[in-house]
Amino acid sequence: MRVRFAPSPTGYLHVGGARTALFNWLLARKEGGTFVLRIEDTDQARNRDEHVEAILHGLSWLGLDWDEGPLYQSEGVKRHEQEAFRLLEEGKAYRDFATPESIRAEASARGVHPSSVARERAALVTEKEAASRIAAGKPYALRFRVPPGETSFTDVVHGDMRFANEDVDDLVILRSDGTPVYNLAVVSDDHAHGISHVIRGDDHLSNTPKQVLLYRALGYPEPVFGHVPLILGADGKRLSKRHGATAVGDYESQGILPDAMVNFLALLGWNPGDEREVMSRDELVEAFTPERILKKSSVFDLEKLAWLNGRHLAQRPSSTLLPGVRERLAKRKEVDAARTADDAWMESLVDLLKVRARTVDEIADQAMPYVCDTLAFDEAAVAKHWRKDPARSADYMERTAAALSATEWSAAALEEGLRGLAEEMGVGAGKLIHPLRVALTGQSASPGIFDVLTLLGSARSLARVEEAVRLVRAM
RNA sequence: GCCCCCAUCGUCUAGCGGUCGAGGAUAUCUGGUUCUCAGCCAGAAGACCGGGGUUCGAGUCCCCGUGGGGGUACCA
Repeated sequence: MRVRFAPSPTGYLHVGGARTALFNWLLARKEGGTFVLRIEDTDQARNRDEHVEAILHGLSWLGLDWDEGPLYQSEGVKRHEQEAFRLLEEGKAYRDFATPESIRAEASARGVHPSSVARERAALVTEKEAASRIAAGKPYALRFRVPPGETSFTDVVHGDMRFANEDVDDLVILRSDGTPVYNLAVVSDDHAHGISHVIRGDDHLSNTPKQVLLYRALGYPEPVFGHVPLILGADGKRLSKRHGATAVGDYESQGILPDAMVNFLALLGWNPGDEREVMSRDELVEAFTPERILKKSSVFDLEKLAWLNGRHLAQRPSSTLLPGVRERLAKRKEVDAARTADDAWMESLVDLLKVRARTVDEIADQAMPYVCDTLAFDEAAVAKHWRKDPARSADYMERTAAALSATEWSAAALEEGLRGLAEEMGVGAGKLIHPLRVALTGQSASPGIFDVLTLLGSARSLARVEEAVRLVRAM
């Protein structure tokens, strides 16, 4: 089995393209096949090197490694051209000296099919006339002569497809400037590259009968086709820029994990047939089967991606998350670089934060109170836990600090110390903990307070409480 | 205009004629657990686009309609 992903480099790697690539990749890995990457670069106007780079980067980030390529469609133009002329010699194509505009104009004026106009005009040109026009340097295009009848093929996702050939126009296969046109080029390339399964977007479904006809005219065996549905935005329209991030790279920068993105994309229009949702790459490969690809297009749901990413984040060893967290923290000037340098300390910090974050960006946000020397206070937290009763809050914090400084600085001992104090004072432990949390983190929500204390260490913790008491006393 | 594809909770989906008074996940809302948050546990609300057939029986099959999408290039 040989499959391919053949994007045209018109921009960044779009999530829809990424999913098409993923389905091909999953199929190849599942069946022990070969995944070929081919860049459809024959549209000179839109083709840009940086776009190719972006696509390769996106695929690499997702971990969709290709076995062959990148191949380029432009490498095959000589072959495309030869095949177009072969079809001419065999009478399966004809010369068209007319301009597309004049054919369209006549067709609409007479109310007939453009193909019949093109054929009539071509029939008017004798071989001798053609030869003299060619000698005179007159340009002509080559059109494929669509035979009568109907064309059918089996689609892995849609089942049996059947098209009336009269609805298929005589398509140009070679432009008057001598360059080949897409429909011929793909057929030629897919055959040349030995592609056995063409899995691509639904937007190619209507092109497929043309291509099937070309395969047959050229005498090439047809591959198996499979057309996967498109991805839509929240309003049900085809996913585009105005729906937000559509480039895979956007999710990379937001701190979505490649494994989560792959998991999410795989579940868009496909499911394993049981109720699993959080799946590893290996599980996806093992479970993947193209027959279970849905026919229906689906909406790209950011919320579910975020949830899935949170699940992957929580499962992931903190050490592997560290580079991403550090990279993000390094961009923030308030961060004390010395603190982020300590591997073991950073790992235990990430251990505490990853379970309550949905993206790597969020981990970085939540890490701020620990990696910065000056604390940013959340006004709502201050209002709730300090300002309501400043005198009591300050008193509680002072007594808490005194009790804690008298114990061994470990989570268990600190907890015992604090709870002992609460009992002695006849108040719930929460009464002591809430003002303390604001003092240590500036926030009303954080990891467990005893973990926060041990992570910050006694010196920093006690200094923060001392500072908090000073602030609260001044209220 | 013409051709083609598609249609189950807001969203992702299970369902391949009877076990569906439609299941799971997410999101939302309750309650419980915990020092807060996240999580976890328990619960609530929430869908078969419409109309005709076929059949003893239809979310499941057929037809029409409606809606959405794609194609119809000397773009890919």
